Amino acid sequence: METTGFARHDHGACIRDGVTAVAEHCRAEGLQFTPVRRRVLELLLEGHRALGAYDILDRLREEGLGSQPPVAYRALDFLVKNGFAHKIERLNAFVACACPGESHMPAFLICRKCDKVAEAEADMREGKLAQSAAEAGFHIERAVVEAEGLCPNCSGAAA
Amino acid sequence: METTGFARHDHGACIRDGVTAVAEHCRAEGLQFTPVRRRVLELLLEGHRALGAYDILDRLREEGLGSQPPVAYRALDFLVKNGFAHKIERLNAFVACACPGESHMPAFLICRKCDKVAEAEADMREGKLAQSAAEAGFHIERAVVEAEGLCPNCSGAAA
DNA sequence: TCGATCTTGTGATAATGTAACAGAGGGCGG
DNA sequence: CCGCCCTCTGTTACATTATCACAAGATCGA
Repeated sequence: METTGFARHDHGACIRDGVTAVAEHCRAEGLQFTPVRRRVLELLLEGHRALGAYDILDRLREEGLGSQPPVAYRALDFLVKNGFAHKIERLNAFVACACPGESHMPAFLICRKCDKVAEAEADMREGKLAQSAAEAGFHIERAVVEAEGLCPNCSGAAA
Repeated sequence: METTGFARHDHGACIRDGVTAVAEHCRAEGLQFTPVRRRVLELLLEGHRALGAYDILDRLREEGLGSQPPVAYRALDFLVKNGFAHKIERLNAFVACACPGESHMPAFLICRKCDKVAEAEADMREGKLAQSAAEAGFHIERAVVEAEGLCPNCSGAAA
């Protein structure tokens, strides 16, 4: 389980490591880690927060890296398709993946106060839901699991 | 667990009962079950499928019940807020609730072939995810759980 | 009946996401 | 080196999903 993101940590390293890991993965798999894609990943890593495609586009625009929606969406598609980022359906927004490259069924803990997002592992192919799905004859392939609530910092600070 | 919707059943009764249950609930709670709201609920009950807001709006328009987006969205908001319907985030679409009025943490099984949706119960406040959330100090209030795969009918018929 | 409140009608617009096509650049066989 | 193919980028236009604001109608209790 990867519930860092709420805990205090060396965030500079967090970004550097994230980018490095993805860069290596791309090299290993023959994927092109272009400037736009790198920059989008950095933006996503910046806050352990979900960013909307248009937030990202604004940043890219400021930096002269592209100005039209497809630029942002293509970079995001690339990152999502290759498991370097995830889409949070509930927010129509995106976060960097906590363990890039590993294929997994991610679950997310979203703080409704500070908007931080932590990633956890929740393989829905086991557990109670999977069991009743199996009983009904339903075969689960993918799952969106997004829990909303209060993170430790916010739940301490105020109700 | 309520995984009907995939199983064969008396669907006429299914709609009637759904509407009746909601009507009674509204009477009991002093909520107005207006024609638009009733019709939207019927449309949602019609197919155990998720319908987009604009699909619904089209039907309402044909029937002279309203022609602008807010009409559909307001009816849907009413149904969702009172637990008579749910939004499927992954599809930007809506389904009727399988057990109207009961407060619960619904999970959904979405068939990627026939688009049918079944509702199941998956209280995320227990189970492995809840446990690691608790360890991280995160308090889960609500959860979106949407599993995608093949329903029994489609998985039998073809891959 | 009056007023408070909830509901609906409507036009406008915001936010999110895609399609389609032209051009830039790089690798690679000729 | 040239031309071809492929991927990535730039840009216009558009599609889909969702909300705001305000006026008018319906409902209900005092």
